[in-house]
Amino acid sequence: MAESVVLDPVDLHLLRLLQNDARTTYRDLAAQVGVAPSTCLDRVTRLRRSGVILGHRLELDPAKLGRGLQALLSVQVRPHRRELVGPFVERIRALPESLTVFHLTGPDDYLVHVAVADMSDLQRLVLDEFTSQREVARVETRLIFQRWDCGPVLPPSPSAQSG
Amino acid sequence: MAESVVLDPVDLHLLRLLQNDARTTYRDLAAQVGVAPSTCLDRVTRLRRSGVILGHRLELDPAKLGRGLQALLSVQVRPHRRELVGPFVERIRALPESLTVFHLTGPDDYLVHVAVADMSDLQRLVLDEFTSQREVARVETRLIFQRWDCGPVLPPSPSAQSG
DNA sequence: CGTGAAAGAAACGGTAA
DNA sequence: TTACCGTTTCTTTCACG
Repeated sequence: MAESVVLDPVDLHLLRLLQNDARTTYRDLAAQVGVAPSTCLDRVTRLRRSGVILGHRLELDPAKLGRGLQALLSVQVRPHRRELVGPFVERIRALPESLTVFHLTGPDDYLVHVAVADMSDLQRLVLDEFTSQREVARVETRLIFQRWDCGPVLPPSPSAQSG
Repeated sequence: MAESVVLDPVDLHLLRLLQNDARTTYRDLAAQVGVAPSTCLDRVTRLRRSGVILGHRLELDPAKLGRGLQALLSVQVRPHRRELVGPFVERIRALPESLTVFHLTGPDDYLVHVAVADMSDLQRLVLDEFTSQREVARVETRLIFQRWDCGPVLPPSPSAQSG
């Protein structure tokens, strides 16, 4: 598990453009960044191999897929031991309703971001997949009014990159 | 803002494959789904135009970009009025540290997922961008041990799709 | 929905700074 | 070592059956 990677202005420019639309062609990238298309290919390939780029993912609209309601579930797993939390996380990750799972500090051990069809679907999910389980001590449900994805993750400062 | 879209097994298969790797070629998609490449193009184009596919995004590793620490900030904004929360959300979204912002039901109005360089960077962020603001009544910080992205968002059931 | 052809992009070598 | 150029290979895209 490596540390930060040194990124020059060309890399940053490419990452910024690709975060907006990962299907941008190397030809178009080259025109906007001011280098040759093959250079873009070289840079992007390097960024993928170095792990900066984890993958190209499709962003879907859960509402269009019949999941118009999203919620966050705060879950306490007790006792909080590896033998219990390992299978718990794997089971939750495998649910089609789960979008993201966080393991957190603080009294609530896990936060699960879910997308469901409606209220009754959410109720079913909470009752059948969470509170019915022996290791789940408490579940707190919060509905999501709205969600905003933020801009590209840019490096903290134009200086000081530790290799 | 439309409701769900009717998706047949071919659409679902394509979405499942593309969620794993959005760069899969139509030729490879065709081979795995069992239709012609041009049919895959037709289907994917339709899915993009109907809004099921919101975009092709790059998944980056924040740790490799010098942001090895992630946290969730629960924020109370008081008074919770449009004149205050609108600018608040826009300001938070514009921070380079912000990954996602949720507007929630419950006592904590907003949940902000952030990625920072280290503890002192997190402290600076909380103090300078959150608690120093007049409209921010309370901030609760929880660190993220680990984060899991879950599988594709699949439609709820093989029946009952309302168009 | 499939076929086939044309336009276009990606990938790979070589080459020069 | 890194960027650029030109060619080959593959993909995308479109018109048509």
